Amino acid sequence: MNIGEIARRAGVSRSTVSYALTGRRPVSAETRQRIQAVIDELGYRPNAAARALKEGRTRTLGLVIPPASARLTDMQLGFVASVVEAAAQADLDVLLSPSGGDHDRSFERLISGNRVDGVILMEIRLEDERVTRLHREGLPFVTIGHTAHPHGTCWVDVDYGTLVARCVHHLADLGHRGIALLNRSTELIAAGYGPAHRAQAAFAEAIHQRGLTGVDLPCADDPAAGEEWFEQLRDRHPGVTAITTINEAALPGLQRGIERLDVAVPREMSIAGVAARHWAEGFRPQLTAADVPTLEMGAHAVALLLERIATPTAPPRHLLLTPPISLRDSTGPARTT
Amino acid sequence: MNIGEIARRAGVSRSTVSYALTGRRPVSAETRQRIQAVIDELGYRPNAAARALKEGRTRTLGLVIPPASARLTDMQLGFVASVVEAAAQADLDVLLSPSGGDHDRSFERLISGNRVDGVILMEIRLEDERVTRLHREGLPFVTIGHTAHPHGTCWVDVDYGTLVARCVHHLADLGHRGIALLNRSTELIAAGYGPAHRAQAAFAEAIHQRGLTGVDLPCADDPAAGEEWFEQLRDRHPGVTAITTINEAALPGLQRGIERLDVAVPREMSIAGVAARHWAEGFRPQLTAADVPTLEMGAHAVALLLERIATPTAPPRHLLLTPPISLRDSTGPARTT
DNA sequence: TTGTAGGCGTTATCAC
DNA sequence: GTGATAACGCCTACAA
Repeated sequence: MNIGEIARRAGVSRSTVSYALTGRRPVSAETRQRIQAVIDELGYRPNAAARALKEGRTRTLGLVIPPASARLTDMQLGFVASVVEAAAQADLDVLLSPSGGDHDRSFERLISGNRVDGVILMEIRLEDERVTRLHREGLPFVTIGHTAHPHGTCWVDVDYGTLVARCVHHLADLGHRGIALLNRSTELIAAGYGPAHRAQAAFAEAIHQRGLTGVDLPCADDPAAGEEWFEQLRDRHPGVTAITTINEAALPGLQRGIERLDVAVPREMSIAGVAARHWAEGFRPQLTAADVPTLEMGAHAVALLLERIATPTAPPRHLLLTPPISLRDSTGPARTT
Repeated sequence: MNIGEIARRAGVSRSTVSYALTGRRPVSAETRQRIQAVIDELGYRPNAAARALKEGRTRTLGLVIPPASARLTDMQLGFVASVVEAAAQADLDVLLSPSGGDHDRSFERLISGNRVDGVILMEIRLEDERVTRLHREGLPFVTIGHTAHPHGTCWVDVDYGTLVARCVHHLADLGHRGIALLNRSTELIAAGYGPAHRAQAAFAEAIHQRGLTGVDLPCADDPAAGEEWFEQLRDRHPGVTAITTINEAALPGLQRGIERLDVAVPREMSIAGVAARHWAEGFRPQLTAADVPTLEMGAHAVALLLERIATPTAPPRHLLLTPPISLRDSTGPARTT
């Protein structure tokens, strides 16, 4: 079914059908109705490829997600959902590319065949080949997270540094003197994953400012690792009375470890961190944490990308969110033994 | 950058470039190399829209996921990941459509503008408008899950009925006389969600066969509901000594409820169910469960869809998986009080 | 208010 | 072994 067939059946020319559809030039009510009737009857919709070819745009956004091998965290899933949702609202489709590196076939297909009008990149590294690649290609893009050179690109991010610092200060205010940072995995840190590095730096800085003892320990992004992490912490750093976490995926394990070793929260151990709200509220006791607004971030990313597509020459804009830390039940005064 | 420009620079015609690229007709080694050199230099890739227009296929699959508002379960996420992965392996892209109903704009865009060569549908209802719609459109599709009329369509599913029955029999063999079914949500059941209905029927049947007392209770798909579910169970059905679950998302809550009420598993309460392996192994004690092979199912769905695209007239094929129940640590003999 | 015609970038048929 | 050319379905000047 194509526009020519509709035109034939409605007894008009193809252009009239096209104009009736787009409304870009007036069409008499009578012919418009006749055309619409035929369209409804045959269930016609313009061919997307032809339209894309003609208009030079695809009405499709690319979303680059971590490879399938890596299990998506709840937060990442939140981004995907919110991006897809926001795109759908703008009548845009989303093409998925599961890719880590630069030379991934699916990534290359996505960006270099004019398949999409713009790209949203998740899980950015401090030095990220894909960003360079996209720059070279001249394709509009927005990243969730930012690189070490943030000024040339459009991005949306959470200010992990400030949030971790606030957590440390909050805990210090409560009298804690030994605080541990439950960081992301060693591999991620080695790969130059920004949030982990920024959290590390801010943690060290805040610990230093308050004259505290800090323990910065990485942890793989899964429950089992979280459980082990807590055991090791209790074992090797008995002086620690509070934890700052940015590792959402390790929370269930942390919880199990706490229960297994029968540690009372917050009486014996305070915890404050950064997590999706859903995760923080699922923790027992509920976690004092900065709730990462994934929904909002995905929507912002799409909005920024649309701006960028509309005016690629405009200076890149950023959005660094510092969500408030919601006081829940996992932090309390340090025991004064 | 287009094929004409490449042709010009390589000093050949456009068709030669095209043939050098596709290999559909012999090109002398010398010219092929010259062309390749130009292509590499300029980083040319054929325009996807033009190719789709000419070839009449998009090399893209559509994946219809539950709307973003509904939080994806781990199992659903597993399907998405495996479908995307399998598609990438076949050099196909995946277009996402978050849609529940039939009249969703994004769903309509997906299926009626020739945007995709085929569609994979998740979260099928027993009576599903979208299936009807796809049939009418004549677009090849495969569903994960199946409708009440399974013979006309291609699908991949887990045999919830058999698995639930096996769980019941396993528990009955261990001497349990009162068994509860931790089902999916009331809304899902009301909406005609197949797995919930089939589990229900098989549960009732097995309970009857073994002359047991069965309690079939729905539960919303989230941890909080799981916790409440368990409390109510203990409260109202003290005779129940075993649980069969098909509600993965409620597991963390079930776990919390068990811990809070200080119930020993499996000494006081046995649990067997259906869940992603990841989830079952994360449970404490590890859950005796049929591990839903999401990875395999996604790959199968893609394979079936590709078959269907290649030969749309072939009789539809199905795949009903009955993964073995892995004995772990959550089931044991009923207490003989 | 409506129709005609050209071109978007490919691939494939036909001719050489 | 290679080149010209006609489609694919749509949109949009330009013409009437």
